[in-house]
Amino acid sequence: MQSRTHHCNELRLADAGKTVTLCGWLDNERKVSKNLSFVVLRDFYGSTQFVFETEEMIEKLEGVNKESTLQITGTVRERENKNPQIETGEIEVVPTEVVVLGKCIYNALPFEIRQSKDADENFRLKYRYLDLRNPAVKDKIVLRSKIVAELRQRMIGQDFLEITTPILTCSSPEGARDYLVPSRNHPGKFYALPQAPQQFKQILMASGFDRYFQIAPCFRDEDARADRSPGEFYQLDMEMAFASQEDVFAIIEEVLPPVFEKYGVFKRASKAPFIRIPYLEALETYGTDKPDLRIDLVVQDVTELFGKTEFGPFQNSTIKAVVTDGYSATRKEIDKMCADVEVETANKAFWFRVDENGEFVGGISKFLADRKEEVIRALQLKPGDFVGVCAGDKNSAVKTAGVIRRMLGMASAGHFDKEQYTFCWIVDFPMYEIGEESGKLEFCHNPFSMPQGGMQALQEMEPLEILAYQYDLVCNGVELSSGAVRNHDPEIMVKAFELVGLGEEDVKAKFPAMYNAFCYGAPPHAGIAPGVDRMVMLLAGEDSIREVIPFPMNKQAMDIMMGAPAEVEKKQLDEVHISIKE
RNA sequence: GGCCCAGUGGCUCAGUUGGUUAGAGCGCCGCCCUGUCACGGCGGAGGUCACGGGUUCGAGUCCCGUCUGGGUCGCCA
Repeated sequence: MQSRTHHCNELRLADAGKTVTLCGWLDNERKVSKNLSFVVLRDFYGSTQFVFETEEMIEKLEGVNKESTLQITGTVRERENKNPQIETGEIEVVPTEVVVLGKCIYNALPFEIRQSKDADENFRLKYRYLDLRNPAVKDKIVLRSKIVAELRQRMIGQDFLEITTPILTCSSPEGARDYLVPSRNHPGKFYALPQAPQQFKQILMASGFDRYFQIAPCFRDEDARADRSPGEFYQLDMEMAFASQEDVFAIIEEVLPPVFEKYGVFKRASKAPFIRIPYLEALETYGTDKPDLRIDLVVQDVTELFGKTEFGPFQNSTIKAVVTDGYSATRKEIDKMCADVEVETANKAFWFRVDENGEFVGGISKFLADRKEEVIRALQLKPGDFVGVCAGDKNSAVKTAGVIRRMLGMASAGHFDKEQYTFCWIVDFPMYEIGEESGKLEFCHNPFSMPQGGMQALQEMEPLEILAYQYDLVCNGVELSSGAVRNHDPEIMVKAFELVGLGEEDVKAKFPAMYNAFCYGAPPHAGIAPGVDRMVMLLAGEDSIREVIPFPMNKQAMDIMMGAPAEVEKKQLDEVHISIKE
């Protein structure tokens, strides 16, 4: 094959007269007559039109299916009818020679390349290589590459070293289900794929590395969601020695906003410092620990006031209200909103409205009629206001209110400033909680975090009151990351474990390498690991994480293009000492 | 595992309170067309309406079950 002289988005008017050779996929052929046909060749960069002007040349494409790869040599000339829609629209190429490089042997594709995003997702995943030929699909992967490259460059610019950590490691006792890999040389023993490089990066700190980062693959055998890929995903994993919470915040506030403004669909991002919201305040004010701050509505507690009414669902419940104006929904739209809330939270949403005369109308208004003035005072209501209400046990009421806040905010005029990236830090997570199943004291997030107040807090405070140096990074209602100042002190670590009924032996058993490393003098350190896939998704303006992953798996964690997971030969199983249960 | 939604030519969809031979657009095949660019015109092929059972004179449509897919809850230190 002869080399191409140009790619398909390169030729301009100035190239007229040149003899060129282009390669690409046969995108489309428009036959206008026996001796006039327009042929579009498409490659990674764009597309170029060829005009076939003789029967003899047109015959060369006889029987050549769309999507075959071609090499066409010809002469560039100015077009009679220019097309301003495409970058090569001022010129066309008159071919002298056509070579078929790779035949597409099918004359019908599973879907139209240009409309692949509309096709059934199974087809898209099975024929991902065709799906990726669609410029609109491909561009998301290009975007991902650019974002990752820039994140890497900016981290290096902050003196971070990129260091790879093992993919074959040990199962970790906490957290998600592991992916296991049987060992050939050690019958009955297993490697595990890392859920995160957590322990390795902390050991790097104990080894004396000062600033570590990695675009790290992470593996968790948990079920998928629209924003959560099953199996594997990537994190911008980082850790800093002799660092506090503020040091980590400063790096992230420096690194992320410029990348978001440069590559995001919205060109505006929060400036440093990001707003910090204590965990409990976030639940109280926004009904969630990942608030979308583009919405300016807040949740109010009305347990005391509404609890005195006759309305059944309010009895012995926590009751929350969200007030908005500018929500001019019809009855049907309100019902739809309430139904959507119920689908998402498994809890009912109620409502009432204040009409232009200041009277309560609709929904649960009749239950509030006898204490109208009190309600108006408490919620500072004015004519035209709409109030969404929910009730339940504390967790459920808070969570439902959060969903109501989001839905009302998005639908209310003037309360949703959409086209921006609003970051916030959720800080001061509790160190411990009472486990729902066990009823006992458990670690709230992870046992690696440093309790605020250190040893003294563990010894003297009520465990449920102890806060951790544990934080989340949230953007537009999406949790991008958790992070923490780590517990680097073996004595505090043992004490922290004692509170949940475990001892030194348990710490050593669960995290032997890290614990031992910390016994040889460890630096205080802190870190974070924002999810790369989620960031790209936010920047690309996509609702499905599969749009920003080159070869995504489906919800059942299957790669239907490759056929994974798949059975293996008996010999392979024997080698790793595995037998399959019938 | 629970709940919600969907499944109709190769693809995307429409299909009325259950009623004649299940339609459209795109794609494919054939013919026509000298400036198209989502080219256009005419013609054609292509469907056990996901599967199984039920109600009914009659089911794409209603009911039950199964399967497949998506969303969500559980789960995700």
